[in-house]
Amino acid sequence: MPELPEVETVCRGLEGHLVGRRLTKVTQRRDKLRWPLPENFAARLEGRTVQRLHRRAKFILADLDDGWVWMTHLGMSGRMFIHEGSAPDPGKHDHVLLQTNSGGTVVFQDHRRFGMMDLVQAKHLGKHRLLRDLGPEPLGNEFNGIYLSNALRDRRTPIKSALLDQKTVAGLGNIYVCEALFRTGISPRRFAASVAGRRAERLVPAIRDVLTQAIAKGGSTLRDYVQASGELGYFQHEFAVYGREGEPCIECDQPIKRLIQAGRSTFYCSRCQR
DNA sequence: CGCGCTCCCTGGCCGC
DNA sequence: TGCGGCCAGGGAGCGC
Repeated sequence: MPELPEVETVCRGLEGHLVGRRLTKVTQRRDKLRWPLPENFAARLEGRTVQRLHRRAKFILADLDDGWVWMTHLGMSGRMFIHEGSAPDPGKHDHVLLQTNSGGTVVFQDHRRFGMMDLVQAKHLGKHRLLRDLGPEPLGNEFNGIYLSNALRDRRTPIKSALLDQKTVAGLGNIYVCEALFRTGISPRRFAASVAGRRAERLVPAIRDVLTQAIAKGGSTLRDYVQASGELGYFQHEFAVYGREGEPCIECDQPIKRLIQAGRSTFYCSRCQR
């Protein structure tokens, strides 16, 4: 599910079930997801109260009452389900179950296991290897035309790759990069350096808008092969280019094209995007 | 040193 | 119905 809008949606959905709640029983059903879980992971969470839930890039961060932060990344296929009442019989891909003192259970499910969880001391959060090099939040004040222009100026990679790079801006993924480039009429193949300046100035509001609109729709739900007990997103119905290879461009009717950049599909209109 | 490629993993889908 | 090949929202790590 997860680019910034989806992670933000998950975070908001979990808030009411976790913030102010104590984790009474934590079940860890695997040693590792993408990486090994920390030593005594479940035991270290048990008994803790979640004080705040927030998001940085595509990471979900839960501040605990002992000065530690529980970090989660959903990878490609990670989901969080809320299960009311007693803990469910875990399915094959339900890796972590967290029961709270309200009686509900949060289930982390991830069939591809590219997700991760870790524990880090709050005072060292910014030094965590996965957080320390992240660029600014795209919805924050630090992300503006001047910043983006400078960040792109010396880069010889295509703009598509530069925007997927979490050091440039944190939280964009394949869908929203494709959509933001379409909205600004910028070709995904254009060198990042040539986007510095006026194109970068246009890109910033386009990125903010597409993310804000997606969050308002609850994110995008793709390949919903399991029955979701949680809420679904609806932004996928508003994609202009993502996943629309061969279908007509909404602006000019030309078929949408797909190309591979840095190993990932890019969808774009070769007439509207230059 | 900055870049693209490969790989981690499971499963859906398409064509034969 | 089965099988191989391709594809998937991320991103670390490694060569070039």
